[in-house]
Amino acid sequence: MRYHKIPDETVRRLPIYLRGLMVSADQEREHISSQSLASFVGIEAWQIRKDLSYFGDFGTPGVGYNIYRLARGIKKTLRLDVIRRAALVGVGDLGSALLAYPGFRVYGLDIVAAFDIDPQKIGSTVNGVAIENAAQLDTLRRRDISLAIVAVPRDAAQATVDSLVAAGVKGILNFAPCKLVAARRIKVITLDIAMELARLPYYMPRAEQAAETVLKMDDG
Amino acid sequence: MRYHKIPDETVRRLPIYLRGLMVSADQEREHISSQSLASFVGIEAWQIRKDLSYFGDFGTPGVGYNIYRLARGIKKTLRLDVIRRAALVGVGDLGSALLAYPGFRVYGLDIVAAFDIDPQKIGSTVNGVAIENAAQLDTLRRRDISLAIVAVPRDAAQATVDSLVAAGVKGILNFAPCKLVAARRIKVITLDIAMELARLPYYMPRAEQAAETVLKMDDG
DNA sequence: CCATGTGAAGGTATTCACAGCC
DNA sequence: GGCTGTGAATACCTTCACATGG
Repeated sequence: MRYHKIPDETVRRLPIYLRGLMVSADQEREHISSQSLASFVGIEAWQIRKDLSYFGDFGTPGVGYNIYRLARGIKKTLRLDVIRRAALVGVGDLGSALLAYPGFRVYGLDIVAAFDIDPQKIGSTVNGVAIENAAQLDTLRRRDISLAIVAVPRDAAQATVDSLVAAGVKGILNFAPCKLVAARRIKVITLDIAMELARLPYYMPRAEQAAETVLKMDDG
Repeated sequence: MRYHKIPDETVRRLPIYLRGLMVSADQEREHISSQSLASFVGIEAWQIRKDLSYFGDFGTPGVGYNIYRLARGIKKTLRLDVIRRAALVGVGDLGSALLAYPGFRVYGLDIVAAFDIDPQKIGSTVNGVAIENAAQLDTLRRRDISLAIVAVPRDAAQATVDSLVAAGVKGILNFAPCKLVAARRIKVITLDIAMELARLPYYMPRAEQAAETVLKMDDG
């Protein structure tokens, strides 16, 4: 399986395994079986083994996976083996929360710059990061920042992306609720929070009203 | 196709169409073709037609889709045709940002209650929503709130979910970076923001360092 | 004996191409 | 002529079962 392209769905699950391994690493044990990891992260054991088989022999039959070695392997595959510097554009409510969020560090991701257009915000510091004028986005290239988070209002999102791409950014995580266009070589992942909440009701059993209706029907 | 189960991937795309239709509705036109909607939301036209075919005949050949009627149809399918009341647990940086976020309204979702354990926060108001004591989560049932957003630290997430389920909540959007267990009938969607950012590097072309390495190899 | 890694089977989603309707 | 809705083909992903190796 070593020569096979890694399926997108596997790439989506790798960070989950990594997260699980990090937490497991705190325990004393040096190895972990696909079975243990499975119950910890909530994904079936055979799925984990299959996923890992796409890019390396990390396990030892009869023993399991060396936690440290596997974590390294996944990081390398995801290209998270170097510290990645990221920029944030848009320091509103969500942007500020992201600056304060400690979770990125786990993956070797570091928000080292923040931009906004509000003169009131420019110059101030949020969580140790100075807020710069969004007009200076073009400085990103020489600062070796190729990853960006877009947390600006929808109407400003496309222009922001254009500036980021011009500044040499190669990957963008977008929180604005709209489609963004960029050259094929640029990877854009859009994460619309409201949309995730919006698909919950579909999976929920019919609400109280429905139950009430059933009761009434029984009564009648 | 009307009798077929709607694929999960279709359910995931429906909110995108809905979002696109809402914005399109501002224009004068009454109808929209799968082609126009496709270029607007960034999904292929045949994919849209196929998705819509799973749950109704909304289009008119030669004309397109009536924007209003289609939006209604999608809302009904996603069970977003009634206003849904949601509760937020954990009013930290992210939680506060979510309270301020206007995007939920588009889908008929309304955060009407917020909870925290910090005495400093309890009693205060954020964006018009009073922050209550998290110990009072059990009041959700009689307040007709069956949707919840979990934005508490990882260590508190599972206990929060347990309380929510006990309080009659049927759907949970979780921002804590961990697996959560709940009865099968409860739908839990976990959204780990850092994880999304973490899979960006995989799709990015090799960084400057790599390019340099190649150059050196050429030199040697 | 235990746990991995993987062919093969089965299932689901994507993509195509076009018949049918306005 | 234009556009929808959908069977059929294709591609992709999941799931199983077991051969293989420590």
